[in-house]
Amino acid sequence: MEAKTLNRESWLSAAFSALAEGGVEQVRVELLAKRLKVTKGSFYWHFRDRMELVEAMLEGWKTGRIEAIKAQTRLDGRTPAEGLRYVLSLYGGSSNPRGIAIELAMRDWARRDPRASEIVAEVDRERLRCVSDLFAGLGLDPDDAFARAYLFYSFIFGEGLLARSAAPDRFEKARDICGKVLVPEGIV
Amino acid sequence: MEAKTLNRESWLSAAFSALAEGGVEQVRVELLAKRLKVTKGSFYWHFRDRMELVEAMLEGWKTGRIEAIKAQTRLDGRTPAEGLRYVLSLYGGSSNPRGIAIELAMRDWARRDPRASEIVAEVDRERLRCVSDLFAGLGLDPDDAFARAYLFYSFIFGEGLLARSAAPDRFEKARDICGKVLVPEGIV
DNA sequence: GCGACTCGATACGCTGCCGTATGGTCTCCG
DNA sequence: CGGAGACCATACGGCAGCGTATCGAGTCGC
Repeated sequence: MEAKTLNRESWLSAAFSALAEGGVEQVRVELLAKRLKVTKGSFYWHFRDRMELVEAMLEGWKTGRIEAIKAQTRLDGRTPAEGLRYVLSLYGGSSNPRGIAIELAMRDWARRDPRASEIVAEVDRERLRCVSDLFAGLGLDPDDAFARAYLFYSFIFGEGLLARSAAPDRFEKARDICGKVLVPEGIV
Repeated sequence: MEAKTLNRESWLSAAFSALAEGGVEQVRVELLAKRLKVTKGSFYWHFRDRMELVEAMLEGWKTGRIEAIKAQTRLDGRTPAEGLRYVLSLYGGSSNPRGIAIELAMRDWARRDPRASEIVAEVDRERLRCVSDLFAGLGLDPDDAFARAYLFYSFIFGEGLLARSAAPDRFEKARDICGKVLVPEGIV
């Protein structure tokens, strides 16, 4: 399992872990090197400089996310409502904490870096388009569908920002109720 | 207007600006000093070290936020629905970008710092309690009211995370529709 | 007008990080 | 076996940030 020699992917993986745990500021080559138990001599073999790693992260994240969202919203026999609930479950609660952490770190990064902002915008366009289509499949007109998608994703990301320790015991039930509000049973 | 001598508040204000623009990582004493056009000799007169500044930021933010949310949800003649729409307007769109930036930076900070996490949790408890009460005033039972408050704040914070440049022209209308979904006209 | 106090400047050492230069150790291939 | 190339270690210079120490310039009470 442990390859004896590192490659770009090893560094990228470590970089995303660092990103998830501490934000962009924490993806530093010497820290990653320590994490990978090598020296930065290795890093500068695989990458020209830190900037190149960061660019690779952005590109990799973009393509990966767009690919993922397309797969997740492709309803193979599911109804649109089931599809929406499925997507919601992917991010909801404590499933996939690493994914959520990366998502949030990415967005915090985008708030101050135009390059990251552009990448996140591209991903968001795709996201909103895909779940807009699902809501449209529920019978909503385009504007309402888009608004629902907007609400949907705002909730998903915002949920990761609300302090879970504020009232841990009540959150599960709240999430269930939110699910019903977000993807309604009976639509006008 | 310009006091000739700085005090703790001057440094705190600069620190919050730096926090809003670049996250906790950017509140560094030498950068703040440059911003305030003094040297760090001044800083270490007013604060023991960087940690003390950071602690003061957390405490100040907590009390300020709790005070604000109480004032904002105190409906003086307003109906609960109007109160909710008012709170929503305070964070919605492009009003008060600095406040939103601080809010988001604070939460990103909380994701990796237990101290900040605790502060944010306290504020969130108060927030959820206050707007839960407003929703309860709409006729919802406690669980539904809490869930609505949870959705309400998740949306508010999450909105700041969604890339506005993803589809700038459609967002205003979407926000309006979201408002109607979040604080419904007719409640069961 | 003279200490005491407030506030800030200057200068220093230390650490962590980036990037470079150079050398060493494998492996593969002929 | 021997050379080439892939991969990593070591060592260095440079910069930015933290914290300390020391000194200077105002200000206030008496």
